[in-house]
Amino acid sequence: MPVARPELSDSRVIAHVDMDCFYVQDSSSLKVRSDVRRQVSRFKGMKRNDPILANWSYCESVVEQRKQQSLRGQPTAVVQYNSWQGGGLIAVSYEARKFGVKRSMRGDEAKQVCPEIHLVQVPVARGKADLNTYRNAGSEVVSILSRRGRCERASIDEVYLDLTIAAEAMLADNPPECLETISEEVVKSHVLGLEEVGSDARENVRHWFTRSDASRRDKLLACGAFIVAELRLQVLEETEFTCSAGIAHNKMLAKLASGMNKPAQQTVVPFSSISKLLRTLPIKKMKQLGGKLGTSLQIDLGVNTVGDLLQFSEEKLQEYYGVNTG
DNA sequence: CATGGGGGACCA
DNA sequence: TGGTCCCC
Repeated sequence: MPVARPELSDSRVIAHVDMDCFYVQDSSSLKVRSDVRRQVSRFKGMKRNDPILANWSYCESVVEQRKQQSLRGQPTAVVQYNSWQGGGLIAVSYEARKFGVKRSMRGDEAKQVCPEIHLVQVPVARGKADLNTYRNAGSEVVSILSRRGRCERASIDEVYLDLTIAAEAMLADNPPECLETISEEVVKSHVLGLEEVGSDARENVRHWFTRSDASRRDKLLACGAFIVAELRLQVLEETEFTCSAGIAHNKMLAKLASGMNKPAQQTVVPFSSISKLLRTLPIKKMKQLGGKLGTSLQIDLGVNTVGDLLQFSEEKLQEYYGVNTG
């Protein structure tokens, strides 16, 4: 059985970056570059619920919106194969979601729920839907994220980032508690386990990031969150795409966190919040357990949360599912 | 036919 | 290598 060296593996700083409704985002390219600059500078100082965000990023249909700026802020969906009932939706902007439009609806169905929806076609090559434009747009993002650490592409619109080295370097010569100013994007971070304390969320977050009595691993995560906030702004400036991110000590938690606050937000999972988070987490939410294995855990072992799963030893699970799966 | 289809991980 | 599972 492989045993990880705790001091090396337990305090890694891992980010999972997930593009917001990505396919939609590429269709509405801004016509004028200065428009981007203006929008970005507004974005930097913006409150989380600023209405302009609704026109900017709340859309998986964003690749398409970059190409066609007029689609920004419009209910938009990306469709593949329109010959049968209007084709299948593979991405739906947040504006369209408000009307009840859902992925895996047919185009015709979406039109009924939301008559003003803009449907954009996925390019076709050799009679098949061709996602290369979105894959290439994803590469633009990866090239930016790679500046601060090693990237692992998990899908067309998802990237894992190992920021351990960069976070350690920052902690060594520019620790958060010594920064005189903290960017808005960092203060907007969600920190798990901090939500329910006090009334002023942003002040709490600011305090969490700058407190000097933090554990080393908390400080590393804080540095990671700084770096991710910077990267997300660079992605917005250079590609016009928004994304959401999770920052944690491993991939599983980072992935879990990136989906907790969307779009255009980031979530940190401090070590101290992990056990509470997992205790009640439905097992099906965990990557790799969304399918038959997760169902088997529920039905055959009565395991419904990750906390339940902890009652089973590794050996016991291996009896049921084999050495590796167990 | 009616979510399409592809890609990655793991296994025998 | 082909089959199955899982995810996007």
